[in-house]
Amino acid sequence: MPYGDAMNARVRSEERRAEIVRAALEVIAERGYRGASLAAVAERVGLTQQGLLHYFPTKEAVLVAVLKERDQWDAVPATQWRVDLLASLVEYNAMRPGIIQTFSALLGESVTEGHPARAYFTERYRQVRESMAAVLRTAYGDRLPNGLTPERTAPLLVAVMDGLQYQWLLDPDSVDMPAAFRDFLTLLGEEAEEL
Amino acid sequence: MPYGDAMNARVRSEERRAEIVRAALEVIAERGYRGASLAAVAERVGLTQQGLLHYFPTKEAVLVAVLKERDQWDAVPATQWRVDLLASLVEYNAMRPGIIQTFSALLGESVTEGHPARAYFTERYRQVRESMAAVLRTAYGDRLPNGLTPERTAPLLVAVMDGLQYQWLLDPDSVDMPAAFRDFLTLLGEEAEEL
DNA sequence: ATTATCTATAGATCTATAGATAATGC
DNA sequence: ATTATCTATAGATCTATAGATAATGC
Repeated sequence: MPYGDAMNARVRSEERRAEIVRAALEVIAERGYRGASLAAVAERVGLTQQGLLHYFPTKEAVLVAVLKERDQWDAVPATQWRVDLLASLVEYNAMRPGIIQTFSALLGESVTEGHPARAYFTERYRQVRESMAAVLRTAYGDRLPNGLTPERTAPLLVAVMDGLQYQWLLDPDSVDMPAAFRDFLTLLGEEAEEL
Repeated sequence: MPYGDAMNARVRSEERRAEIVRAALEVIAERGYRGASLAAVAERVGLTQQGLLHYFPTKEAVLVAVLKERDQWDAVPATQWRVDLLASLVEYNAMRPGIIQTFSALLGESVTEGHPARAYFTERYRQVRESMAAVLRTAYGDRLPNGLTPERTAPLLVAVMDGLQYQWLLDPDSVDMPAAFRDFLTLLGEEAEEL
């Protein structure tokens, strides 16, 4: 009995769900969540809109799965982060415009009223600020070279990452996102080298 | 003949258009552009959806008017900006969550494909980066205290403003946007005072 | 005459439900 | 039996056009 036959229904169903989430990521990048239709997502995985609803009961359930997937990526424990890895993260992001576009579009929408991702992002940013403060504390102690505390610097760090993403998505040729982010890290207190 | 009678049709029509633009600002803040229906905007000014279309031929025309209005506010000539005024601007913004929400939602949507505000934001950010570089040059000369050039600092400055807005809109109690922005200005090279 | 506004309506969508049919797995 | 998928369809919207009616301004 070949391996393929041994693959049971549960596994196949989960693969289908994963395909749908991947397709949703793409469609959201192109049209946002409100603009993304289930039919467009379904088409990408070769299903009808009603067929897709067999795997997720509502449109919002698809979004929840998308956000859950996002949390998987951040699975690197906050305690293992180091400041020098942040530059690599931004560099990595610069190679994945699609995914960055998805979450930049979602973040923008999420500030509107009753948006189903609003609570997610609110909570997420709270956690990210906290993690970043911890990372900065590990690197610099209770004060950065410029005198700011890690807690006060963290929101700036997060803001720069997000803000640069928008500028870069809109005009990748004009904005060197990784270089700009390294400049910011320099501002935080690293030695300036060949500026 | 009282003044009211002297108000001619052109003026009244322009006032109506301004009302519509104001209502559109609100509805976009609540639902984004794609989520904003002409009917919802019309209702706010006491018109039917079809009545509104007498003043603007299409939904996109309303958006264009909204973006044009935004340009009016920035009417302060770039050459008159100074670094210390930026902190006041952010403080002022913190008192107008509605308008900030409108444009944060629009910026987020604008990175999606074929969004009618995309070109506007691309061009706007290019100009804003340029203005900010000029402002920084006026304040610091060709190098900031930390060694960066104004041109390399400008995208960071803009990113911090935008990024802080998202964090603040999502969780105003956790993010003191004006204070955080002042912290950033401190990083840029001002003397640290009672940190 | 022109302007403002309305009713009616076409034509597209969109989400979600109901229920049928085919395929898969104990 | 359960799972996967489809067709049919209800019920809401949404934008935009057509054309009527009332009010305003030379």
